[in-house]
This record gives sequence, C-alpha cells and structure tokens, in this order.
Amino acid sequence: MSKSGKKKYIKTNIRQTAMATLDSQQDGSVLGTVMGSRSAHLQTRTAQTPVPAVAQVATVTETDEPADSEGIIDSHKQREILSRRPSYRRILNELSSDVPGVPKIEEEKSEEGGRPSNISSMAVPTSIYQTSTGQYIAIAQGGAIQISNPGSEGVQGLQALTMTSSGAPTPNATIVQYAAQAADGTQQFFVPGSQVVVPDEDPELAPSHMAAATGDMPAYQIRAPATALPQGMMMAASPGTLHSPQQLAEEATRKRELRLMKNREAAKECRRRKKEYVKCLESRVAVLEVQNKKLIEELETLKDICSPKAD
DNA sequence: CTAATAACGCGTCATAGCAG
DNA sequence: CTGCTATGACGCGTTATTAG
Repeated sequence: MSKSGKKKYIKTNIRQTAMATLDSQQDGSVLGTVMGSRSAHLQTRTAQTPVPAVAQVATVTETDEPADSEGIIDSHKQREILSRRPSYRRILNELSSDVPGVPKIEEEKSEEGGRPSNISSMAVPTSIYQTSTGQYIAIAQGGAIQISNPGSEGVQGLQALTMTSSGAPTPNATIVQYAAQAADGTQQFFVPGSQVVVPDEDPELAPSHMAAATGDMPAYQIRAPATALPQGMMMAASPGTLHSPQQLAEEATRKRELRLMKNREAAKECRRRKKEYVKCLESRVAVLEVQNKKLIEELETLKDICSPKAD
C-alpha cells in the first residue's frame, strides 16, 4: 500500500474500528457499545462489567432483568449476578466435557509463568531477556546464549549464537553473533553483570578472525552499558540497594518494562486461546446442527409411524 | 490503478478475580 | 492487602479484497 493510501486509511480507521467492533458483536453479544475514545470506554466499563460474549449472553438470559430495575440492584448484587469472568480455557473444557469431539485446551504446565513456549526446551536458562525487536535471549548457566523468535513455533525460532571473549578487540567486550533470520540491524539487549549487548556498529570492532561477522551475520558486543538507558531496552538488574532517585526511576522503568513484556505475552496467549475457543465453538455448532437435523428427521419419521394418514 | 473497506494482529491500558 | 494473571477494549499498522 502506498504512503498516501496509508494516510487516508488512518483517517478512516477509527470509524472502521468501530464498525469492526460492531461486526464482531453481531453474533449475539450484548456487550456492544461502540466507543470512540478511551474515556467513554472507561465510563461504560464502570457501569457494565465486561464478560466474554458467550458468558454475557448466558448472564442476560438467566437474569432477564428489565432495564428499569437496574437502579435497584446494588453493586454487590450485580457482582453476584455477573459472577466471575470465566477464562476461555475453562469454558472450553466445560464444553468439551459435554462433547467428546471437542478437544480440550491443555492446561499450562511449566511454561505457565509467562514464559514463551518456544523457549521451553532450552537448557535451564538463568536469565531471559527480550530484545527491542521482540526476540528472546536466554542465557544459560554455562554462558550459552539462545535466541528465539516469539512468533515461531518450538525450536524453529532458536538461533545459533557464537561468542568469543578472549580475543575481543576491546577490553571487557564479548562479541556475540548469530544468524538472524530477519536481521534488521536494530538488535539491542542487556546481559547480567551490568553488561549490555549492542549491535557492532564499528566495523573495526568486528574481529577479522570471525569470518561469519561479515555478510548477513551481524556482530554484537557485550560491554559495560552507557550511563543512560537506550530506548527500548530493559535491564534485569538485581534490585539491590537503591539510593538515588535516578536508580529508583530506573527500577520503576525496569518494572514497567517487565510488566509490559509479561502482559504482551499474556495478550498473545489470550488471543490464541480465544481463537481456539471460537474454533471449537464453531465446530460445536456444526455438530449440533447435524444432531438437530437428525432429530428433526427422526421426529418426522415417528410422526409418520404414530399418526398414519386417514384416507 | 487507486482509494476505500474489511480483516487481522499487536501493544497497551484498565480491571476483575485469584492466590499468597 | 498486594501482586499477578487473564481478558475486554481501544488505537494503530499491515495486508487482502472490493468498488469506481
């Protein structure tokens, strides 16, 4: 798409998003309130507890309260009525207990702790970091580094890393290089010990004996970080004694980055579960439609048998 | 061919619900 | 009570499809 087209598209995007919201709610959900701004969204949220579409339909069906009586219901009662927001996994597992054909969503096991599943097969990493481009870097006990792409499945996302520290051209520097599948040249990440891995911008720093550093394989250095945190970086520093306001601010920034990263992964996982849930609902609909058709046919047959035509 | 629209995914924020 | 997780909602960007 051309640049100009993108600009015009952005102009219409708000309305489009609202329409998309409407579209997604035409399947029976009564949650539909199209908001143009976050403030409106918040107002609605305070008045209307969000519940997944299916659960909310069920809630409305069960309570079936007239709109006039809303003022009568106090917040406590509303809480009881709306009950707990169910997770897709639970809903699906409940569904699948009814229908054998519906597969269950597996309960998360060891990777439950917000850790990307595609690095679960690694050799017990001591630290996991995320680069500015979303890749994960795991540093194992022995110093081995593994990189995984969050979008890829299993070990496909793992990328080989080679490290040399003894022959580094600069003191306290370790060259890290890896064969990036889609190197965009903006990789930055920290490693423990107050060191930082940065793309090797200086061609002189790339050791000549590392032939792989040329071509498609970018070189990285682990070295002492600069005073200011580069944008998009997160550091897993040990929260020891914090004194200065700057350290406190850095700690807050680090916590925020960590929280955002976890939430990012949680959102991805949530979307994946939601898609799976919707797929299973669709397959269940198909099964029930077939069942319904069969029952109707059976009913017609029984009708014919029990009430022969009087002619 | 170009612009408009639809569909999808992502990151983020707010918040309900739960566990410790 | 506090921290964490899961999820709805929003805004944005990208890609595919459609209409003129």
